[in-house]
Amino acid sequence: MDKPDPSSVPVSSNFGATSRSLPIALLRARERIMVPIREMLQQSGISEQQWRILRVLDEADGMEQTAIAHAACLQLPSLTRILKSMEADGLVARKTDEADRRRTVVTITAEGRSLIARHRARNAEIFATIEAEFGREKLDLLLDLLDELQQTRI
Amino acid sequence: MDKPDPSSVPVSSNFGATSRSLPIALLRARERIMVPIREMLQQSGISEQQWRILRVLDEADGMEQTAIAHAACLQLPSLTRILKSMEADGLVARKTDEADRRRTVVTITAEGRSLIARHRARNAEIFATIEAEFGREKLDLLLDLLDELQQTRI
DNA sequence: ACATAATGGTTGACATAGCAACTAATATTA
DNA sequence: TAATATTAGTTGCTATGTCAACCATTATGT
Repeated sequence: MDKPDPSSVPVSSNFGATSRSLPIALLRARERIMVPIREMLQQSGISEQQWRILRVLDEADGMEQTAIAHAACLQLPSLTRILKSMEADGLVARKTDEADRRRTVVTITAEGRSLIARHRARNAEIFATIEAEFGREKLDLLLDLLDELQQTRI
Repeated sequence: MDKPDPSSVPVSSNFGATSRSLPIALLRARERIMVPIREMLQQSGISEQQWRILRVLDEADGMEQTAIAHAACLQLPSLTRILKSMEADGLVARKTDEADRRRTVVTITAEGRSLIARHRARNAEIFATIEAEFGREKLDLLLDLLDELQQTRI
């Protein structure tokens, strides 16, 4: 449980070379992490995308959509539609910037913040578990490597 | 760009806490990697999901759909529909297992293998670039960590 | 000023994601 | 052996991903 001993790896999950494929490895790791998070979010009936948007806005409210899309890793067309339903659900509010009427400023509502607050404890618990099982140093190392990879010029 | 109350906003620069969020970090890193791959695949008009399926089948032909879904990190309902169009395009073939008529055995066609072959050089080039820019040791370390994370009991 | 380009965002079309309900075939159990 | 459960896959529904075309607004070049 401490070392990635190859002999301890179940033979049934032998994926050959694809297991060393970076895109697939990133995908598999993410799917693994998202299981408990999706379970958590299902109680509020919001998607993981909506959760990302709320967290981004909670950190820096009053953002333009392009900035949100970048921060939450969403395509602008997707964001347009997601925000539309989130606005209808009263989680966010949108208003056009009067100085530059192309821009739209999105703010999180009290209800949006309340939703985040309701899940904060469980969210922290999930990641505390990951940290405990996986190890804090390795987690930090992984985050560093991911951040670096994302900034790599390809 | 000025905020009315800077103290209410954690950071003016983007992504404070979300930059250390594992799901988002995994997503961002993956999106970064996929840019040149999507560009490559667009020349054949196939999706990254179809590419994953072809690569999995190329490694171990004659798989059942559940196994493919697991290996290619796809939902079974998605796989059903994707395979349907791939079969129509002549990239794969499906036949029901006569021993257990619930099962379907999927094989890659010559055309499917040819498509992989056409992209193998460029694919290798992309990952050689990543390896060169990011570093071989770090890449190996990252893959090890991702593999380990994916096997972590959460 | 005028035409043109660039920017921010929206919409359309189609493929995939994700959940639930469903069918058909096989296994299990009373 | 009949009833039930399990497994493999399919289908329906809705949301999101992705690309392209588009609109409105602002910036830029001549």
